[in-house]
Amino acid sequence: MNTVETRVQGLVEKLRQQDCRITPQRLAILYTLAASHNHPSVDQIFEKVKGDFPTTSIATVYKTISLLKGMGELIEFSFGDGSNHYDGRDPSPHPHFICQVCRRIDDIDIPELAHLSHHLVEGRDYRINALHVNAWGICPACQAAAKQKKA
Amino acid sequence: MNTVETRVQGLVEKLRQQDCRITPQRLAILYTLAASHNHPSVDQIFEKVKGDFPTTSIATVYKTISLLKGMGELIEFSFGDGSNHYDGRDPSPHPHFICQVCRRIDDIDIPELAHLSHHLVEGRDYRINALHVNAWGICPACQAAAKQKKA
DNA sequence: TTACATGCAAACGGTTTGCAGGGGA
DNA sequence: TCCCCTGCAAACCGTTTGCATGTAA
Repeated sequence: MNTVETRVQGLVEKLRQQDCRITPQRLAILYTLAASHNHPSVDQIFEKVKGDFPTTSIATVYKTISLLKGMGELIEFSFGDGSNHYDGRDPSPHPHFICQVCRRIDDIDIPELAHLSHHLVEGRDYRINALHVNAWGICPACQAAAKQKKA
Repeated sequence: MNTVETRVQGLVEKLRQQDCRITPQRLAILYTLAASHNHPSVDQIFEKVKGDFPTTSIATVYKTISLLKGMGELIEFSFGDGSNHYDGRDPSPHPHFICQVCRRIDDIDIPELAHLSHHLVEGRDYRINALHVNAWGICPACQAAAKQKKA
């Protein structure tokens, strides 16, 4: 069983525990979320799901996303491009990189961050539950494109 | 000359350099931005400005905010509460704390972060221009309120 | 069989835009 | 005077909601 399948099964399990029904539309949304590495918007999820279920309505996608968000099974981002983006593959907060040119959103690894988070919670009046880190810049592909254009 | 006045003068200077006119409405918006420590939304800025200029329209606030954003003189946040928030007092990226209970947004100090940012830009394919850090949790006031309620 | 999910369409709210009139420089 | 800015209102767009119908369990 691959990673996607495992994640979908886990989500199905949790939905069942909440007495939620597993409809074909919901299953398609779960698969899309579990397989997406590009932090899709609701509209992008909707377009993907429509491929399998052409009658799916965007309201259903919103409702399912909202349900999963309430269960803590996905994280929501607002990157200021007008729509929210979601990560249902890994719902724990982790650092992201946003390309200022092509707007792609990648996971990035910042090993020092775990250490930093640990330090942060100590000796503060604020209780810190989660640290959201977003790095803005230019991705390798857009850097290469810029270099080629210049030459 | 205090800090607010200094920041307003700086903004006026920069607007003049761009051949922008200094209208009373714009000046009121600049003062509100320079004096606000609570990362206001457009609507909150609008309400404040209306105190001095009751005829001001919210479209003017949006247009001025957009102008300043394009000049790099304020930073925009999306915290998922439906509206954007702005910091025109200090437009350089700095860590924020968002209270999950009362939604207040405070600047917080994370000394280790400067060190981290410096490390991040080295040895990566991604070019990182800015690091946005948002800590989510519960502010001192809401912690105290929760404790009192429990007792 | 029955309560929950779907899908349509209308409503909602923050933001943007077009345009006629007003006011800085 | 000239052109930019203002303010009104309509448009826009992502998201939410109400409700009749459909369907998983």
